[in-house]
Amino acid sequence: MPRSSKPAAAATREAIVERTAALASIEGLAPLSIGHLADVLGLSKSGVIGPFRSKENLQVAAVESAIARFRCEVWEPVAPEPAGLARLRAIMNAWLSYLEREVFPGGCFLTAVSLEFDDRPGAVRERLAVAWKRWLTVIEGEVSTAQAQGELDRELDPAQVAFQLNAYVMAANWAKQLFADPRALGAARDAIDRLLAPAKAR
Amino acid sequence: MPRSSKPAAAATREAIVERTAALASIEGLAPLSIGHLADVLGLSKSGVIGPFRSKENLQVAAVESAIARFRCEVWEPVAPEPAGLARLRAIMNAWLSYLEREVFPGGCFLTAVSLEFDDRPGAVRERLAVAWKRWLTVIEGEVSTAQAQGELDRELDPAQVAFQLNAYVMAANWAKQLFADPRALGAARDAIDRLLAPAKAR
DNA sequence: CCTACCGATCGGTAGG
DNA sequence: CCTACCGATCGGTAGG
Repeated sequence: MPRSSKPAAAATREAIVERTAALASIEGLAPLSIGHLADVLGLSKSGVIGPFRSKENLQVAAVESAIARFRCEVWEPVAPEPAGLARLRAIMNAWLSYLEREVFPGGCFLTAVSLEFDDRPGAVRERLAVAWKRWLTVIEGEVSTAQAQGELDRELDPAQVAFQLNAYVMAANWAKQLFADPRALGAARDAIDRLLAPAKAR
Repeated sequence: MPRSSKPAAAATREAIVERTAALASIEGLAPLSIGHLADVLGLSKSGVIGPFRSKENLQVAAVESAIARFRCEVWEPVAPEPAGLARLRAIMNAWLSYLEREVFPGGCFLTAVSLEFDDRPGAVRERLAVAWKRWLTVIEGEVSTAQAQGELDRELDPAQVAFQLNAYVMAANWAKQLFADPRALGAARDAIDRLLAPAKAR
């Protein structure tokens, strides 16, 4: 039974969830302990776990928060662009910018956690698999639209293009983190530009 | 002071290190506890940690073992191939085959751990960064040789090609694990084939 | 390589 | 959202 008002409780919950995602991008979600979170948040352990009742619920809430953050940082800025090649290019720029700005301090939380939990059946993995599948489908849809508008070669397979675009961003995130070298984003950008070169008249 | 003979002690050490790498590919290296390892190995905790004296030393030993395994499974079978495009294609086939055969049950241990430890300064991260950098350099060298032999377009940047080839394999590993769908390896294979299409006479 | 043990911390709950 | 507490487990050591 919390003493504070409903809005205050919601703000506390929000703070816990965001700090969890940020810290987990650095240290990993599975080994992150409630006691450690309590320390950095200046709360008691029961203050951290109380609103969620279990560690898994807190983990799922952190994943939900990160998905919302990704949508806000990457999708929403580009949604007004015209569908097709223009929006696809805008998506890729926003995605790389999200990595460059270090929205999560330890690299893309959603990538790190999807690799961390890919062998642990449960809500975290399911939620991530659905979100990632949907995101790949969004990319694929933009490729199809671009093809229909004559902006990309029609012989390309949209799912294949989506796989490759995702691969470039993921590898850039990996190299940036492991080698502490932001130039990895440049390699991804070059690969994306080459793949998304407009269809040439032949 | 171990009671068993030197060879037996070395075999035990080997078993601990290999099981650690295999289990860590599933559960992660950081959250893997000595007690859990002791259970699955049928040893006492002190039997597990004794030969290494600390958890970090055991982690480093597991990484060394996985690097040796990767070399044995991916590099050694293709080393006899002629340098250049032939060996590069053989490398990529062996690399995908290593994923397909599930040499590590939870996907590529070296990829998973490099993402897990990329924000934890220490011996594990340093060892992984060096090994990965060297591997990318090997790929890059094969691309250069292929170019010098007229097998690949000379306008390609070898480091860029290495980045992209690595990205395809890494994304295939990720998708295979997260979506439990081995067809991801096919997408990587298509992307590799397209990138390594021989130079056309023009 | 085992038993027995150390202090610290784990996730979680009771009660306020 | 706190204090106080639960049994279990953590990494690691002493001693054989």
